[in-house]
Amino acid sequence: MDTRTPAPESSPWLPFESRRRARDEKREAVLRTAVQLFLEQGYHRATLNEVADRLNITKPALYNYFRSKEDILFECWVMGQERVEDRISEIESAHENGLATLRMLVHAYAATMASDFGASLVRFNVADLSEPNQKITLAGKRRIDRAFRNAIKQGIADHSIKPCDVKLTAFAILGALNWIGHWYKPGGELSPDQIADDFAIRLTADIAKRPDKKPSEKKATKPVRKRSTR
Amino acid sequence: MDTRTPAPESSPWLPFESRRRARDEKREAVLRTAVQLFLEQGYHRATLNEVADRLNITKPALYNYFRSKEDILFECWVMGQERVEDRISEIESAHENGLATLRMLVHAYAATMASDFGASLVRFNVADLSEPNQKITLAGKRRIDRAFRNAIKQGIADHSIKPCDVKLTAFAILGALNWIGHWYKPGGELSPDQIADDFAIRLTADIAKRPDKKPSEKKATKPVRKRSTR
DNA sequence: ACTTTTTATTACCCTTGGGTAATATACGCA
DNA sequence: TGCGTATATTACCCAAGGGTAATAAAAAGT
Repeated sequence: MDTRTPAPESSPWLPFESRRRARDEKREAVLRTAVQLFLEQGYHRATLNEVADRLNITKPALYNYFRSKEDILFECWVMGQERVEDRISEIESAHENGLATLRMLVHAYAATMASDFGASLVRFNVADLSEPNQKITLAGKRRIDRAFRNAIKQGIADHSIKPCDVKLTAFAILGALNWIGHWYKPGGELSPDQIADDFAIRLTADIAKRPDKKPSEKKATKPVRKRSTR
Repeated sequence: MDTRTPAPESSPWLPFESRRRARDEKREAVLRTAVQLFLEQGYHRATLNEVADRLNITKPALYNYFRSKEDILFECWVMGQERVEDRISEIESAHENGLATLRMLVHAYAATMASDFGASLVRFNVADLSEPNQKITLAGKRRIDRAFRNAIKQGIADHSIKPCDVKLTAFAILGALNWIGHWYKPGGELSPDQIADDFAIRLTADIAKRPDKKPSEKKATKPVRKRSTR
């Protein structure tokens, strides 16, 4: 006999929802721990036992949430990819001119690279993924690449960006950005947002039609925030 | 039973070929094969059995030249590092002004990144090396970094380069360069030397005191060769 | 309270692949 | 032609670690 008042909030599928949420939270906790360990030690040197240890559980418990170690790796990558793609969508739907769009992309991507899941986009080895997952990651990388190239192309078309080789320009910019995932360590002199601000100008200075002021020499003046990251 | 793939022409163990070669040549042949395999499949997925197979020998034979798999990985890294440092020494001893030095550094480093041993500098995971070898690689990376930063500093001092944040500028340039090691595949539209030519200008355009012409838009006109790589 | 479902644990399996011991073969040299 | 050395092979060891089966504990449902 159910003695609870059947208030709208306590409808039969609400407990189910909250339980699902708890499960998702645990899933994400696993990913957060795993991505850190993978970044610290590399995917292969990191063991599932150690992931489990850090979560105060045991290895087989992980298999309630993931099918395999590779699955965990892939999901880490997905987390980073989703963040980036969400921001890209936002930025593109703002319909600014090419240069402004490019700078927002640089800013967003730079900030993401300074996070664990963001770094996982470039620090992990595609060869460690299953064949189908490799395809997915490759498609994702292409979408990011295309976003940058489109912004550059559009900028050339709308005359906010000087004519340039789109492909190489995108490579150069993305390279500088991806590298952040390798050198950034929390607690340095610059916050992710400061780095993002700087790079948004720095990496577009040479192709901008009306050259902006370059980032100040010694971060003396705070660069203009184009947009908050979150 | 014999699943050996046909040996590459470069293998000193080619059947019926003279096996009497200098020890160092064989050592290097191992490294060339290993670095390729490591780049293709990743260090951990690549097995010493497969390295040996490609050389038409068996795994234990490798231990005549190297103490361990990790040793091979490290020596691959050393090969790339030596090339870069040799070029840096040459360039620095030319005593040009800061901007010219920086451009030569960019050119040399870009070209190296488009080679197997060069790519190994950025594609391999430091965590896969022994503690002492990690120290060595770290020191090497620092020397490269310092070379770039010194060139920038000098350029600011001799007024060939605009005042800028030296550290972030170096990070941005090195990032774009390191990324080459990830996207460059032989047989593309651009040769390593063409890429190097382009990047030497592209990555320094925004900080050069007297801005050069940027690389042409569509590689329609062949970029001016600043200097041959070898 | 009793049952069912979810989540965790203990104990184990088993493949993979780096590394080694014993041994054979080729080579350089008298 | 035989000896010493360098180099290679065959056969094997074994630790590491991903993954699973059996089962216990906890939570949810009734």
